[in-house]
Amino acid sequence: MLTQVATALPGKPDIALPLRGKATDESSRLRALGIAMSFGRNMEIYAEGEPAGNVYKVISGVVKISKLLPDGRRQISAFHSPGDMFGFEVDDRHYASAEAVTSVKVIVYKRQSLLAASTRSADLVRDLLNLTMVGLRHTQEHVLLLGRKNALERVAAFLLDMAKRAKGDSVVELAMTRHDIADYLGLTLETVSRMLAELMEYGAIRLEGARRVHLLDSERLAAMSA
Amino acid sequence: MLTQVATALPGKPDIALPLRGKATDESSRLRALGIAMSFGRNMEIYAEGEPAGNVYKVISGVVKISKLLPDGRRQISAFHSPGDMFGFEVDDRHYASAEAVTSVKVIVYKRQSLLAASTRSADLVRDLLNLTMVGLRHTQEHVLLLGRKNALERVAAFLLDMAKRAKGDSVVELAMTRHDIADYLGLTLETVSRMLAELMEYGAIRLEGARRVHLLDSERLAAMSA
DNA sequence: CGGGATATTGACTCTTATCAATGCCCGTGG
DNA sequence: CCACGGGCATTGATAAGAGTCAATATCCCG
Repeated sequence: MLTQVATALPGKPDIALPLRGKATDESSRLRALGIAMSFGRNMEIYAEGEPAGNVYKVISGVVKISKLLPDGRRQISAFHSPGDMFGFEVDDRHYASAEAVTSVKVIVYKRQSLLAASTRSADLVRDLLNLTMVGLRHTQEHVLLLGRKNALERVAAFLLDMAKRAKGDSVVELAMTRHDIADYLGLTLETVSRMLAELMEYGAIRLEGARRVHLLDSERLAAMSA
Repeated sequence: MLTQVATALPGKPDIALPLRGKATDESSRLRALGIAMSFGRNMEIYAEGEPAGNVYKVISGVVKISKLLPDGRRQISAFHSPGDMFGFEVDDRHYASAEAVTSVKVIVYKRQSLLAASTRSADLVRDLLNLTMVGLRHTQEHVLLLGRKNALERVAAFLLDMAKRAKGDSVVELAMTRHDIADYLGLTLETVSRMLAELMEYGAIRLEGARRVHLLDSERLAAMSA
């Protein structure tokens, strides 16, 4: 269904690149239906509560969607990889913020263009519906993880999920910090670190530097993840 | 948007009532576009993994959507009140199970009818999209609660949410047991009970029997919920 | 190659879970 | 109408899991 959206709304081929950061976000060039944009590591793509004028599709890199409590506690609800779309909202405000985990390329669509196009193309609406339902299912899976799984299970499930995105490759490059992982899994970074150590002791994984994880025994990992 | 769905797909007026429980679920009468059905307290409306042939709209009562881990841990992802729809899935299997918390009346739609109708009516697809996005937002709010809020905050937030559904009435009737609340909030029933006791001590609520809660100080409750 | 950010590890604390006993409410049947 | 019984809820004592605080260690990134 991502294909459909991309087909219905082909991004203009990478003109105006490289654009960096938020300032260019409101560029008049965005009047075009879809336009390529880049964001550096840790750059904000949009902020919580901001008018939701744009919808994004990841071309390369990883994006995190997060929400803050007043006292600074943070929950990351999703990491988005190439092919994923994000930023599409029920109303006209962004419910959460989006930041680049690595340097990121996206295609930006005008929300209005999407909405307008959707009155003409039933297929497009169906694509958006499908997209949203896939997001809903992923989020529900996350609810189960956060509500009922212990720290070890969460980390094991996270690694398997990351491996699945990497087309099942058993060597996973983690784009994000332990802190981000913790905020995604509802843990602290220390606990994430300890659980990784524990998974190593079990022989389920091997770390090669902090960011590269070999899944030695996916079977076992899967058994541990629930 | 629920109105739209109801308009596009008017349930046949309560024929074949009262029907009880799962056995009648597959009744040939369901060939009609929308049909009324009733379920008794604790009855299963559909099970996890079951073919997702139907979509439901709550007319009266409360429905819980839950998922089990292999060892029996349970997470309730949502409680549905009158007006809510549930059971619409990305693929053709139910991702979670649905059970009647109280006795429940629903209108049942054939998934195929919806899908077929949606190829004809762009409005209908848009309604389903909106519906799904509202569900997604609620679930994301829940992710924040489960990932980052403590027990007291969770219970306070839960009570406020229940009050909001009851059109903001400050007296809330809890349809569900402490156990269900706990499985929704990612806690144990004992902790839910203790947090309610604590909220009473703070003068934020008053319990009148276990199931009726007076919100004495919604301000305070809101401040506590984050 | 050096230094700041990131990660690991350890000691201890605190929140929530667990296990257990008791109490309460509500519906049912006498 | 009252008494009984069973689910449901409360409360207490203790344990366990994850958080917090703090001290290194390691890894990249320039």
